[in-house]
Amino acid sequence: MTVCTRYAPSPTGSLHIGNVRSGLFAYLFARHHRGRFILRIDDTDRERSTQESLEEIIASLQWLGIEWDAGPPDRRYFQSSRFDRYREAALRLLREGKAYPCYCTAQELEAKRRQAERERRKPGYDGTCRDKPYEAGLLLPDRNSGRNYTIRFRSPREGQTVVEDLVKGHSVFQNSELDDLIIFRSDGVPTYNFATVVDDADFEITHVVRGDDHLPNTPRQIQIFLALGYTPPAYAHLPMVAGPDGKPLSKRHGATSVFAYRDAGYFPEALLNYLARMGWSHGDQEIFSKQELIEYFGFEACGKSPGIFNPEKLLWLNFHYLKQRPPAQLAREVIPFIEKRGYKIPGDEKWLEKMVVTLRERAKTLVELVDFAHFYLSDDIKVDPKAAAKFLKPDIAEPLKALAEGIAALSDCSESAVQAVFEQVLARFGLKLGQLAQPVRVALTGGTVSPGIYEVIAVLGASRTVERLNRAVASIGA
RNA sequence: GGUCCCAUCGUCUAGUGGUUAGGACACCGGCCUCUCACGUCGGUAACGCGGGUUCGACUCCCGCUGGGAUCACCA
Repeated sequence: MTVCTRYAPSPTGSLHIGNVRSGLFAYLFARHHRGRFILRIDDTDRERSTQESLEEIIASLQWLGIEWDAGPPDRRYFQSSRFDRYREAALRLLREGKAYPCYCTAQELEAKRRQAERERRKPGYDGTCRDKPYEAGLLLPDRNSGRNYTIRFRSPREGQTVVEDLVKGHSVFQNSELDDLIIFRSDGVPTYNFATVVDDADFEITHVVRGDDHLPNTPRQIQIFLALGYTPPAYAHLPMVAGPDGKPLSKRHGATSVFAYRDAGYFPEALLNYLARMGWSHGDQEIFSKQELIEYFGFEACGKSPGIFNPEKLLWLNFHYLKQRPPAQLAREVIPFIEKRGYKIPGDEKWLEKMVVTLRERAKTLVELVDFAHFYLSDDIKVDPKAAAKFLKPDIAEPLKALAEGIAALSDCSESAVQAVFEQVLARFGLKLGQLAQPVRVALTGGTVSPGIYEVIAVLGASRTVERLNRAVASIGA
């Protein structure tokens, strides 16, 4: 049997990095086994599902390079288009006495739940309607037609359900702990636990890979599989990812959606690598290409304990990918980030490449790179007053002037040519490199931190350099 | 509260009865150096507790403690 896994997000919000990790693992497992990976949209909750978040999910997965063999835009992979199948399955359960109508109202159930809690009993459904006699020809609920009841699954009360989990191992659940859950709501919409089972069966999912928050649902789902006459799939429940404070990841932790990282200048390779490495490992290796991930991935190497999201390590990984990026590619990728800041790029692609090369060991994200690039991209340089006070003093005016003249006379403003001019000026004034480089740096960049001074000048070009040098000399004179 | 899951440096982890408990991020220090970085060398830092099993437990078993998840007409 060929392996088939699925990722089944519900389009009710952004695609969360903790959530997408489950999708990634399902994807890697399928690819590793040369199986199929399905993207299914769990949109039975029509109130909360939005087109916008569907689009975000799809774009996020595409950006990450997690491609699906079946799924959107094919409507068959939307739960909202499969209601006939759910009705059919539910009706069958009803006919076979494996499900029953429940006439308890939401208010009554809520009251019972509170009562049970007060008496410290378990809050599950008490089975009030479970033993009502079967009504032949009973229809599924439909509020519009006045059929205001729900359908509950008649869960076995004896015995136990064993979950053999590929990650967590063996877990035993007493069936007496499982209450009769609603599989069809009174508005005629199937509930998650039911729709999921019908889908997983129909699509022949062999391995259900998901967050371990679903583990308590699993015995219930297994019972539904059995009632429907299907063989349950294998399960792999991944531990969850928490924020740095150990609490579940949420907006409180700042950026958590895939889009947020994309927009913050992270690379998909870095995010993928990071996500894979948390909760899974392959010896001491830290850097993995997507191909390596696919080649090495397996549930036996997945940890069982929850992980804490570490933004610093992600940043480090991103830095790694940034450093080793081919300059032409990096130049291309940084353009949208430059434009977003409203800069007009003062050069061609080759120029951008040169610029980016001087910056890539100093920035960890594309956004940071653009931050650093301000003095390259704009001539509106604000000189830091403290830096000016320290380095732009009267006795440096003459050397700066001489340097400006030397550079102005250059036919080719290359790093080595610039270096030669520096050496002449240094010799003439009896200065050490540091004594000249820092003032020049302040004059050209406005601050005391920048790439190597020859590189900066080579990228800036002679005219912009001379202009800034002269401006600095003028400011000293004033 | 019931049920289920989990437990090695601050964090991600390697480890599968005998190791100076290894790597990575972060942090600290040296070197490199025109600044900042990069790079490089080195350092601080962990087996939650208590019982067993065993010649020997980080490793196996039990208990405790501590975390987490879940108990909806949400997914």
